[in-house]
Amino acid sequence: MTAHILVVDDEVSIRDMVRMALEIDGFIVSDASNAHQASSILEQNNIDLILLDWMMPGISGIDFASRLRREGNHQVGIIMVTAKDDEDDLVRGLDIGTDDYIKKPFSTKELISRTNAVLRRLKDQPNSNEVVSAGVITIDSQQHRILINDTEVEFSPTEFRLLHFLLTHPDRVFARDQLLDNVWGNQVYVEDRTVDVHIRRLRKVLEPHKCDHYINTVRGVGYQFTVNKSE
Amino acid sequence: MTAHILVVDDEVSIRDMVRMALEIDGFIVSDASNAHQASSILEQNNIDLILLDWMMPGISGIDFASRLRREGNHQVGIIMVTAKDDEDDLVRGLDIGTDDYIKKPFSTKELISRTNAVLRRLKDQPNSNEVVSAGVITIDSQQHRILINDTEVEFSPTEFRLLHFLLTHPDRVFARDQLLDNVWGNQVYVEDRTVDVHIRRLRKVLEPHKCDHYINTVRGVGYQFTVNKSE
DNA sequence: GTTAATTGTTACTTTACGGAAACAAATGAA
DNA sequence: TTCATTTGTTTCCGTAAAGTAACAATTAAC
Repeated sequence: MTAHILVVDDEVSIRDMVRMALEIDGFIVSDASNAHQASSILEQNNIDLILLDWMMPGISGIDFASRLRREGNHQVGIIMVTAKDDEDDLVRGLDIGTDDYIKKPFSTKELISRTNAVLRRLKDQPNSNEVVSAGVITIDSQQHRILINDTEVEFSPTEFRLLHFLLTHPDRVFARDQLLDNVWGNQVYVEDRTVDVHIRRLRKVLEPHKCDHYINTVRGVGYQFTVNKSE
Repeated sequence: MTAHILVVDDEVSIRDMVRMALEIDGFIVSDASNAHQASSILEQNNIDLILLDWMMPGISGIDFASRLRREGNHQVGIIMVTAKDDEDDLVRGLDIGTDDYIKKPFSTKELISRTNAVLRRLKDQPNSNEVVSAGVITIDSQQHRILINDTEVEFSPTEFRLLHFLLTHPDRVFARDQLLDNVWGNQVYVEDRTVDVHIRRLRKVLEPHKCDHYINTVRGVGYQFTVNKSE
């Protein structure tokens, strides 16, 4: 859930300022002073969004962005950061497939707002209004509702995410740390045993509706969601 | 009802100029530099009217407009903005179902005038019957009146827009920043918590009429409007 | 120009969710 | 059996998130 943002700017003061603003808002931030560094960070990390300065010595931001898109990288978000008087080039920048631009000087509030807006747009594309179901359970994530036998059942946020993940990945066994990565987010440090507790809570909610048996314990490995248990 | 207008143009200077003119006149404005961005904004917002540049790199305005209409989107208004005074192309533009066109260069007065004209025309159409209701609440946006149990109730402008948006998108959970995009407009930088305050104010007004329970809090996600809460 | 209304922000309070400890139960190996 | 390991379960409590009210800054109204 917490997005990883790469800040690319040749000016160290800008990098630091942007980094600080983003980190205060809970983002994970990496930075690079040139396109070359940026490339290597991109390869080694799962970057969600690049804040890319347009004016840089060597490979310019605009060239870097267009190269990324040409190479087929369309999943990463790109926000161009530009000085006032680059308007003409701005147009070029947006044409090559960047997601937004910010004009210097900008407020941290604008920075955060645009960053969130782009991230949201990127994230919402595929799986937003999905309705999934397995057995007697139906999950409407858009309405944030779970129906069991056509009756609405309440779940806490984590229970909701956990059940949603398991249900959308049926018959597969997940180790506790895999579940932590996928349901809690891979940057959160939590004890393995916490998964047990939440599995317990999930079962407790499912119990009155006679479908807690969908959740199987695979001893020594982890947990599994199956509709037809073949024990 | 405050109309939400999407400005699509590859030139940032045009976008900014048009945005400013529209915002001064009280419209909520979103913008996009290309057809792709425009699509994603359309999906996630309740856009009333698109100001669409004719000549754009990639998918041209005319292609975009005809695609929208082909896909069955007839409720959104489309005004084509063009530098060419090529009559043939204009005719084509109008044939595919756009509502009006403006030739560059244009005055802000002409822009506002045509925008309002198209919005008025759309409003008068039976398909956009601007009276919506849910439960005991009825909103007549043309008269800017809200009736609860056939009694008129006063709301502040923001409360009005917020309630209208929620009521016209029932059962769906919106994150705070989604509400900011849709009710405040995506270029306004306000704090997330501000949404809480306005939700509170909305509930306060609804309370004496026993329908504040229509507004649900979905912890960790956002807010939701439902007529029949099943708790 | 004065007043009132509206709106965004901040600060404080309240709530309830989630993490971990602690213990019980179950499972498997010797 | 006994022991060791894994999992189930309960309870406590810190804290993140939502509720709330008061304040300041705009804006509209008179």
